[in-house]
Amino acid sequence: MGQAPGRLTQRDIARLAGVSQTTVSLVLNNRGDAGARIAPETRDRVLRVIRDTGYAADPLARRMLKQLNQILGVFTYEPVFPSTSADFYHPFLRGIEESAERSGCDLLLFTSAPVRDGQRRIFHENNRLRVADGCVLLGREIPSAELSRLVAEGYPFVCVGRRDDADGRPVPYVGADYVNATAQLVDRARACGHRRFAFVGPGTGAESSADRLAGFRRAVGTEAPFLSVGTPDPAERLARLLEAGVTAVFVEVEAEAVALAAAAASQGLSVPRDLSMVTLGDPTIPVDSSLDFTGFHIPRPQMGQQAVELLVDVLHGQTSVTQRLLGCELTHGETLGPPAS
Amino acid sequence: MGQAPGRLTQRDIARLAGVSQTTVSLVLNNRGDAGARIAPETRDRVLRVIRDTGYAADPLARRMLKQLNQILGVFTYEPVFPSTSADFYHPFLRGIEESAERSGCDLLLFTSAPVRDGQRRIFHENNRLRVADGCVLLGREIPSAELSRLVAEGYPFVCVGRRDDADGRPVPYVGADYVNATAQLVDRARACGHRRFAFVGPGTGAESSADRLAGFRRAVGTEAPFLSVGTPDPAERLARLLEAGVTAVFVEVEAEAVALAAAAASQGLSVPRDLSMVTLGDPTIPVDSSLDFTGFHIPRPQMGQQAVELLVDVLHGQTSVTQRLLGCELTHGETLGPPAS
DNA sequence: CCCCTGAAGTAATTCGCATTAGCACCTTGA
DNA sequence: TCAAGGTGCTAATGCGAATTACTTCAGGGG
Repeated sequence: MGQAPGRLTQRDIARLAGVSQTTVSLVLNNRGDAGARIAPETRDRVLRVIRDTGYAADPLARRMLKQLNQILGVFTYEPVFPSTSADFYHPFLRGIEESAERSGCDLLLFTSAPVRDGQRRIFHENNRLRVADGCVLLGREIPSAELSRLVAEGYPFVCVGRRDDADGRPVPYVGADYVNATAQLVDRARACGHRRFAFVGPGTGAESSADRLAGFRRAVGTEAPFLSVGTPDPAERLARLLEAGVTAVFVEVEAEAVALAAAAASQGLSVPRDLSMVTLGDPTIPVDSSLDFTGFHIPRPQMGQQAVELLVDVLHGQTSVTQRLLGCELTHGETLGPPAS
Repeated sequence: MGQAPGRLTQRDIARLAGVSQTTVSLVLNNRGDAGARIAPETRDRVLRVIRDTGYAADPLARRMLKQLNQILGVFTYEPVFPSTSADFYHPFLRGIEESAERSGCDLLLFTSAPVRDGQRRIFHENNRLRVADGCVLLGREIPSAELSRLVAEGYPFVCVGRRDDADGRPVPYVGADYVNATAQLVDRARACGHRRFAFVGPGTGAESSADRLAGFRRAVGTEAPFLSVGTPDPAERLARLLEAGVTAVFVEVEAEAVALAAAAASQGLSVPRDLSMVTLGDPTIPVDSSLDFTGFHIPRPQMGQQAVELLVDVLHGQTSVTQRLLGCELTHGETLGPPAS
């Protein structure tokens, strides 16, 4: 199936034109210069038959010889189209699609990877990774065991988002520079007059979380309060912050920033007058808040785009640099201002 | 030179397992029954190597021999991820992805199709349709020339959305029954007491437009006013409707319904008291309106889902019925009420 | 002892195309 | 007259996997 019964081949054309298959191929590829030449007369006869029959070369057969299939895999740890994951994946995918289009590649979504515990796994019984020439990996957190195996197998891939080394070997990625972005925001807060800062968020686990905390630590020193999400109650969290004399709080997840701001408001405190707040990246979960948070912008489409570019380069053996960090643009919101005192 | 780094072949597997390439192929395809059998011991050894190396057959080579690859193509006439086309494509794709996951297929997005005049083309120099086992086609309007060619070539495909025959041969599709949905809405309006109806929209071009008008005509008879989009000014359109004594207007595109309602409001007319309005399908362009329109709901995810199911059936030769129409659920909005008089 | 059968596996071929090597037929020039 | 060189074309090969048509070996029956 798939194959039309009467599909034409170069042999058919050759027979019709009274030449060999080789000649047809040569005519088609205009290889007059390279060694073999074709008499104009013959060439015209062949072209004529080709035109009359509407023959077109089978792209598969062509590709077979070139050894690259122009298929790039895209692996996501969840289905991409449901609206629950849409806000997270789509900006990346937009860049990926655009870049694939530019380099003439098709994208293979690994929907065949079975979902287990709400997550897909790259490596499973009968994994089909190698169907693609290489693969772009997408996900907030990627199990390091899977990365190790990919690296060990020498499979060409690029992660979207910075990744720690796997077994001491570098993992190819295109990431965003959360360390610097966060540090810059701290500097800006300091320039505003703030002296006591706090970080709210996991700060560990995914590289993206660790990097934010690292940037924060680098800029403020190590003694600043660090509150993990362990304290789920925004009111209590707020109380602890104020108790510690914090005037500027850096929140990893926008949803938590919103909750904290709400808690502040309910106590008659105003942002940023009584407490400055900074979020560390665009929301991945849609959040409606009237507040325009100060923070930074993650260049998601660019990350996707460059991930594909990097992968293509790797596939062509055209690069040795396999890690790229993109800068984040700071956003001037309304939640950072001079401290009250 | 172009060799994908580390791409394994059956020869590699064979060498590692100490067998011939034939044996590897036989093991992979479970052809123990057909003539050649493999000792369990050998089979395990081969499977072991395959699992250890993560080998997967080259889809192109397999397709050359007319085999299936568990790869379903998805062709869209525009990129799918930009937010401009998101609202239109995503609901379909959600169903497609889900269904593909269930049947263990991967999805190949044909991003390699070059965009020309803001639209992709299926058939172009080097089209790679045949990389996939079959293909789901997505788009409001699909050039009939492309459909004809697909049918003529015997390529397995399924359209999302009803399509007219191509050169007298049926085009496989999973569509929505706009004819009935529209007709039912007319009936409901009649039950409310309305007697003079109008249809606003192109009513021609894409099958989806034609079907809506057809349903409208069937239910009201042929003499009802039909206003094409030729008159772009909502106020003028409104005037003509009222002049014709129309009390219930059926609008194909929600955005135009909104404009019309706004025009009515600005003249002090209220919907539905002075004019009832019905929209014919969920908005494809995001529209913000406080009105909850009466109309119907297009089962987009189900369409995508069933399109994949149908395609899989076709690929396995398990069906002869290649056209399905799904019903649309009517929505009880607030824009249809009894006429004023 | 030889033929037959079944089991287990392999060599050879195929798909459609690009490429390489080489063949047969001219001209030349000496 | 013959090697040298050019011209115009074709046979053969390979890409990776599936399939067909063998081969090889062991055991059993006559």
